[in-house]
Amino acid sequence: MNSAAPDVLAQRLADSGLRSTPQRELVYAVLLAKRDHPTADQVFTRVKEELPGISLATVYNCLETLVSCGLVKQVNLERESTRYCPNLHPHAHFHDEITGATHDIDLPPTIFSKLRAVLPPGYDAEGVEITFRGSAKLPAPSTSRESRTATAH
Amino acid sequence: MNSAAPDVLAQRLADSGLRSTPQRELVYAVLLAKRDHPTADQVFTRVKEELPGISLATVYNCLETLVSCGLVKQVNLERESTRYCPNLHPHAHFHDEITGATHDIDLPPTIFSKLRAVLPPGYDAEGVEITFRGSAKLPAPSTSRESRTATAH
DNA sequence: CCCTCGTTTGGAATTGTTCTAAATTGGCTT
DNA sequence: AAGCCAATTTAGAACAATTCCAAACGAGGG
Repeated sequence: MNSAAPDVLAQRLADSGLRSTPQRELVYAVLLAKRDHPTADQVFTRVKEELPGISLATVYNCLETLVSCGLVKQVNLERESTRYCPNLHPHAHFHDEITGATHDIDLPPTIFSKLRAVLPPGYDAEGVEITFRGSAKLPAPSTSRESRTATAH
Repeated sequence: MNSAAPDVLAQRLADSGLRSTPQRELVYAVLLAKRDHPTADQVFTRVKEELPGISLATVYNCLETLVSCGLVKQVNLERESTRYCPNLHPHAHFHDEITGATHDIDLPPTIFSKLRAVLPPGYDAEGVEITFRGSAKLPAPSTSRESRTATAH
């Protein structure tokens, strides 16, 4: 489905003078495959299925590498494990406090300029994070055709 | 300066069936005195000056109590220590990535309804958090005493 | 081939926080 | 004032997430 992803990764790594390794590719593939904002430990579990010998330290290393390449973003809600998100489009997060799930919310581009406008003079924002908390009663989480996210590209 | 605060605290505690204690009062006073979003450890340091025998566990307990009373909010930026904020007005946070300081940003009330409007149907948000990241070149940190952290030791 | 350097690895170390069990405190009842 | 009960505090152990470290590995370049 996403045969281009590895190349994107290899390219980005090369740009940063880094090597493409099976571990890095797999970690990235796992993030792209299931965009549920997994923790490092969850990534570890998923990656082990394909590469049983991988170590948790390596997963942390790879995630850090992906973040520094700009391919993945860290998400911190509450004070719990950091979560990882390969969605590079501007978006907000909706944290469902009942299920614990985190959903991406697409945002109209105008919202960012509106938000920047509320900053007093002297404040120069490079980025904005928006996190909703509440509960989502979604019509039907159709596990089949991956309703959310991914689509927008 | 803020002689009403202890009463507010005592009232809130009573409402929750909790007692007012010197430790709780002091922790709350410390948060009100210097609103720089301190970590539990920083609160501990400040509180010890007046109550040297207090333990870190108690500071954590008191902070948790204040949060559950609704007098203080937890703030989590990055994955580092939780920070504590006694500002109950709706506001955003500006995280200065150069100094590490976090400033409160007042928000027009309309922004929240605008934000809720971007949520797809089925999503019911009880709260929204907005965090800016960037750098602030402030004319003069009007907080009078204390330019920032460090100085005291 | 062999050397070098980036990468991976397992385990130890750190950090921030919570848990636990015992000691203390403050009200109430008498 | 004495005693009692429950809330609170305390020190230290336990925990969870993450980082650090030093050794082993592996891929290219000379």
